[in-house]
Amino acid sequence: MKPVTLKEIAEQLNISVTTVSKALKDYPDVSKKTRGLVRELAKTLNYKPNTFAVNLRTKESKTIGLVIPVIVHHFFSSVIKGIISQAEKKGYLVIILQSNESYELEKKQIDLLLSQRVDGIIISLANGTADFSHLNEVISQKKPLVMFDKIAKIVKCSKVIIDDRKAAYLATQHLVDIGCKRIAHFRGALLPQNSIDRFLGYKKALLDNNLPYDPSLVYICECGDMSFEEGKKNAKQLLEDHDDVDGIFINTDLVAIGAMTEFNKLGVKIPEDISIVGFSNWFMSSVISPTLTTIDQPGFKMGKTAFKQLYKEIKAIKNNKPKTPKIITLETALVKRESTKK
Amino acid sequence: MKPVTLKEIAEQLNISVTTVSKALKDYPDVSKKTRGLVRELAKTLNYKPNTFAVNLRTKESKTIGLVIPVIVHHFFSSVIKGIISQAEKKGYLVIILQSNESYELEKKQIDLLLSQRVDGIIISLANGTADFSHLNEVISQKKPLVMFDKIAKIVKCSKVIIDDRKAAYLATQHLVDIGCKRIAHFRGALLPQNSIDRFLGYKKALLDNNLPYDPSLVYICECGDMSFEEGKKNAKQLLEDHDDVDGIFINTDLVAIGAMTEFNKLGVKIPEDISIVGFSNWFMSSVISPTLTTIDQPGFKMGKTAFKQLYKEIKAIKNNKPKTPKIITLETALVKRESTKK
DNA sequence: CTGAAAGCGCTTACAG
DNA sequence: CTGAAAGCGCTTACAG
Repeated sequence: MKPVTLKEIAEQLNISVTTVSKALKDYPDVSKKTRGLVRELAKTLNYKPNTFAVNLRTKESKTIGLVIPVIVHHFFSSVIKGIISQAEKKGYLVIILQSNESYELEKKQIDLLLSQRVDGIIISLANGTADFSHLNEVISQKKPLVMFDKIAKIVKCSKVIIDDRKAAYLATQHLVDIGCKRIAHFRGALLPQNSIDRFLGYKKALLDNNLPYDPSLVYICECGDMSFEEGKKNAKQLLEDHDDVDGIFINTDLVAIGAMTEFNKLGVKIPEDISIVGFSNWFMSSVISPTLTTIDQPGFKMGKTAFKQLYKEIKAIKNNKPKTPKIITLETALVKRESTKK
Repeated sequence: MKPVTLKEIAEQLNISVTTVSKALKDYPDVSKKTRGLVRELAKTLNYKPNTFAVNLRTKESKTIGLVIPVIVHHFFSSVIKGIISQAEKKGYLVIILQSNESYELEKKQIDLLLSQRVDGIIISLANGTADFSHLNEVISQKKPLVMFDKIAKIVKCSKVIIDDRKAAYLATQHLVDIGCKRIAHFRGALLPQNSIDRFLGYKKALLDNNLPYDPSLVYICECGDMSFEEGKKNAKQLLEDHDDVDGIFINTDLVAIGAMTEFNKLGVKIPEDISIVGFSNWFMSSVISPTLTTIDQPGFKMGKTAFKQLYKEIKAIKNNKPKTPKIITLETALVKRESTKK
């Protein structure tokens, strides 16, 4: 059973393809009667325009691409949901690709999306990404590009972020406020801007409170698929290296939960011995025990906002209006829970 | 900067579009020299075939659609990852849509995918879906359709599932084995096959062990976005209704975790007072305390398997070979943890 | 109000 | 080995 085409409708009604097309698209220059007939027949035949042909003509695909480091991840899946829900409202479809924190893969995915001729791309960078030519390629093709969460300052495109530095400062300040004197930090990978910013916020909070900054208290996690294990490993290492740490600010909730699990196993009491603050407010953090103090990062809203911005730029380009990159910063909040209750 | 076309390459080399097309596609009837020239120029111009045009000609989109009830969900996001990873290997892109457990939305999403002319569709049904005309529409268009997890027995298409009945039986038997005498069940919504099967497995295990089946011990959860809250609510209700329950088999981990949270709050000890078995083995279940005994459901593998089956059918249709619906049942396992330690 | 015609960028059967 | 031509199914500027 072949799909119905405009031609078939035209033949059955003995009118031209042109008129059928116009009737279905509510052009004003079609008689009411004709329009009625066309629409009725289209309905009974269950006509659906061939998107390939439409796209070829209009040079629009009504499809956008999304590249993210990992999918099985509370924050990122929330973002996906936000993007899809907003895209749906505007009649856009979303193709999702995973970079797996690899620069090579990310580059390949961008390439794929470009050759697929999506109308725009939303991306959160892989940890390994230090070269941005693939992104500049997108921009030079005049395709809207929006980054979120893991961004590159240097790339000239719109960004949806949080103030990582401020949030990390807040988290660390909270540890100081409850009396911690030796505060460690489990940071993210070296390249991503957000893990740099969180580290800087941590450091500044220490200095502002006249606490010495000690590099040996900073541990690194790649925060990929192995987050939980990295948290455990770092926690163990920390105990071997230091016996006076009383607080830790951790880059991601999942790593924090790994650390808590290890501390639990080793008999370190939270928050009595060590207080912990995570980052992202994964759902899990509210149900483990002790519940985890963390920074709430609005994933769903971030997704929605990213799509809205992308949509604006798609429209702007279509109307030949200039588009200037916009940096949108969403609010975060410290969620106090048991892991820092003193 | 407009994208490069075959025509431009042809003009620059003073040959025909036909030859360029053939050269790029490794047709044997092009001279080595010409092929070399074409490939080189295509590379320097960064030529990328216009997929719209290619699709229009070949009637293939190399794109598949995926409809799932919810995205922010450990099991489903694992499935997504499985599908995407496998699709990538075969050069397919995945468009993801969410049904939000609503039949109306699901129908609309299927419609969208059909008019997008995807090469095939993978779906896990919404709880509300009792009418299957939208799915039969897919089948009657000779589009491959693969269901997973939440399936409808009545629809004639391939399915990737687990043996829910057996798994539920195993879970309940485990509760019996550790000495539970009054075992409640928090089941899923009424329509989905998997929640029916899990219920039947629970019931059969009771009867096989000479324990009476008491309908007042069965509570319902819709298992949508509110799973956690439903778990809490049901747990509370259960305590009000009964004072002799010593075990619960719960349809989904997230609901189980809600129940555990409520029991915790109300001073009911797990597993001393009530033992609990969940379903799905969400990551979370291994880190909460007590850790949750559950049924491991292989999401990633399910996704991979579903795509593989879909791909086979896409190929079969392309080659005009008959395709017979296949039911693939994946293995599950009981993961014993603290919530049933006696 | 209606329609003939051009064209989007490709693929492929066919002729030479 | 090369290329002219038809055609995939639409949209739209233009003529009447």
